[in-house]
Amino acid sequence: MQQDLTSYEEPGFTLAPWEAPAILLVDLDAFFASVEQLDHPGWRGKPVIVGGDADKHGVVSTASYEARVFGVRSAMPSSTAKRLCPDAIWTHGHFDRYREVSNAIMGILRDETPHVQQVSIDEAFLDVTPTAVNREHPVDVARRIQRRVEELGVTCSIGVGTSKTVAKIASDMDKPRGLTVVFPGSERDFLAPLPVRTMSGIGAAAEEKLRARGIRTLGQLACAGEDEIVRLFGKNGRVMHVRANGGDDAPVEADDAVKSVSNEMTFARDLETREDVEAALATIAAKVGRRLRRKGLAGRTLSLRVRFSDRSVRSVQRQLARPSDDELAFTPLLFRMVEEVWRPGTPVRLLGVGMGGFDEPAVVQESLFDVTEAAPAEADVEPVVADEGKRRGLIEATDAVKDRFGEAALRFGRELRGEGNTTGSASKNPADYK
DNA sequence: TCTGGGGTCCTAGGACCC
DNA sequence: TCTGGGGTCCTAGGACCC
Repeated sequence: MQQDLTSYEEPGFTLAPWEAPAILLVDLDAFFASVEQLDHPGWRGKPVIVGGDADKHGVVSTASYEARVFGVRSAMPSSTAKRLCPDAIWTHGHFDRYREVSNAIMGILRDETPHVQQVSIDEAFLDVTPTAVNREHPVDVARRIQRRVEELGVTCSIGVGTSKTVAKIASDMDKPRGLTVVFPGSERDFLAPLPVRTMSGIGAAAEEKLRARGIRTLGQLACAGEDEIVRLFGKNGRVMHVRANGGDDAPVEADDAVKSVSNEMTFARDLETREDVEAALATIAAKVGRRLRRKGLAGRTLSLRVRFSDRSVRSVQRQLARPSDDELAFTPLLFRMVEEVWRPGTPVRLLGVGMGGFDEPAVVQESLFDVTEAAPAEADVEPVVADEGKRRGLIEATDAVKDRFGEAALRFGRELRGEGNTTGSASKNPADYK
């Protein structure tokens, strides 16, 4: 069943027919770093690292293959990466640019088939199952996609299989510019020797649970009793067991709407005072509010995350009386929420603010700011400015300035100061929050 | 100087309603 | 006065992904 593809380019080569579902996973190679090398010709062939600062708890987002030679990996602390590869070229990244290149590539994929499920900025599943009208072999489609992507100046690796699980794992087996094909019928043999962790959905915790029961490979997982796996992992256990047996039949489906919008900030130095914490919360809330408005979303579920210096996490979530996209309205509530999980003096390493619950149509902006009708007593969103229309105008004017001159151009005073207080270190060193 | 930032989904318990 | 079960919403925490 397995076919050797090494003579693919030679005339007379014929692919074994593909009479089964065909799923492709297209994964852009070292994507962020590749875009940087595309945009900076002088960086090509050199170790390039996209990531945070080593002295600010930063981690590596993406390392070019030249940097990986030194052992640098994604998610590695930047301080470690710096030690492994001191001469690497560092950048914090240019995300608008990555989005632009990604959109161009996703356009190519959607030109190949409408059945595209974008998983992330640099990954997508395609369903290219041969049909009566289009008999083209999946491997030929994959080859053409690789050529077309390379015309844009970056490369991709592709896995071809009869399911998402197999395609995803295959795409990872040969990088960069790899093409790994798992022909129909060979799924179980392909999966059996692989460590359980290889499979999407099995992380550190599940790996450990399985290891404790002597299960280390997908073959062992496939042979284990389904009841035992379900007992261990609940609903998810059934899915895991089926997938390990090569039986994944999840369809490729275009992803739907965004469900939440959030921003987090890790601080170079832990925050301890109420002034600093509130100033940081206001800054983060402003980012969230601005992104909500840009997307035309207003949410009812406000959440707050606090990470302490020992990495423990507390979170608080509240339902708003009505959907909001306005940080001036929900920031005071965040100040109250943070008091529930934090006492001034306890060092705070990270703060995060999120908004979800977009079920209700986001377009009804007028009623959102109409507070002349008495708000219910338990309403969580309090007006900050008496005249709601004025406040809306202020927010829109501010967004417009930020659009023209960038995020840092303008901030409401208390984002940087903490309410009514000018002595916090936050006001002296706003760069800490960048 | 050991661990980011953006997400999704699941679980379990409690409140509340019928 | 004591009692059950289902459904739904909400909350906190955590696993997992890229």
